[in-house]
Amino acid sequence: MTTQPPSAPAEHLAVVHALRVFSESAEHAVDEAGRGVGLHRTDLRALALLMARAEAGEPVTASDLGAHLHLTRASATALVDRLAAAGHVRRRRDEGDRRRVLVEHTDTARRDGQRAFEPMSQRLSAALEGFSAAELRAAVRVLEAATAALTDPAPEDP
Amino acid sequence: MTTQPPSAPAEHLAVVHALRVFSESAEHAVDEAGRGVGLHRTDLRALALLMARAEAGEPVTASDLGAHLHLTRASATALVDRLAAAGHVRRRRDEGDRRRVLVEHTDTARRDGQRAFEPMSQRLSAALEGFSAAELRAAVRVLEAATAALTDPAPEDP
DNA sequence: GGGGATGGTTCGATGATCAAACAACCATGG
DNA sequence: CCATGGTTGTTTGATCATCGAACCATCCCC
Repeated sequence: MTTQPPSAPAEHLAVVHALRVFSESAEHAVDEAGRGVGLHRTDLRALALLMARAEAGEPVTASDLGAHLHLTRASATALVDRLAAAGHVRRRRDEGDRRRVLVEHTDTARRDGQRAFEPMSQRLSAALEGFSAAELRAAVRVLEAATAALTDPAPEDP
Repeated sequence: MTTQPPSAPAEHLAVVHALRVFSESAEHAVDEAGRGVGLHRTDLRALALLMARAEAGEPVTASDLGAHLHLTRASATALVDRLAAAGHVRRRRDEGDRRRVLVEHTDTARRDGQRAFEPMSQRLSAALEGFSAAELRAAVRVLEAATAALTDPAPEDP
């Protein structure tokens, strides 16, 4: 078969496989959920970030959005454009720094976002019913480790 | 339907959150990996499916591919077109049913696919080093449950 | 103040996807 | 043996998200 590194136990492979399969199904589920409210993956992720940040009281700028979604600033502008055109978002100039554009979601965004995400969250939550707290904690820790392993191994050092 | 308590336990929310964060980072990581060999997410997923099916001895038709990737047949044609143009894939007409087009991957596809996926798998595998077998098993079971919860929720028969 | 840096926008191009029309092909019934 | 209907794949025309580069506007610092 393939030349494997010294340590890649079958259990690791099982986890990696499960992660990949889940990732694909999640991607599709988000697409599907977005279709229901006429939004794409990118738009939904943008709304999710906006609402999360608003929850925390943190404002979000256009390129802030772009950075989180791995888009160029031009694409971020386009994204904000179409979210604004759809009435999901409002632009507001930062008073302190008038170059910056703060993006804030409207309440229709909150409604559509929840309508898209809630069924998913509920079905997920229901699927977790049978697991013990220890198992869930283990899953979270594994997921966090996996996420860390995937996220940018080459961060820009300031 | 199980009668759900109105609010899911905090541990469920933690898992759901971890799943969503992982999903996003995975999406980005695949994009990034594909960029290295000039392939998109869709292309990579197509190659993965082709190789998996070939491993199992199962042939893959064009619309078979499209169905699995949730594309229209037109998009499937375009996908095969560009994979063929890149030398990753070959078309072959089915002898028995000459309407069908069988798609088979070349060895450059196998090479590029592995080159794209292997670093990810290795980093993931490395990140799993510290976990016990029980934890990994729990993670797999949770992931499988989550995947099942997301994949087609409406298998309704007419 | 000037000169750079930073945040956004515009413009043109690329490319993935879709919907609809079309062509080739199989299966079945007269 | 031909007619009809259903399946598979391709073409065509349009839409739309993303990108790179050039371009403003504004801030910050010397």
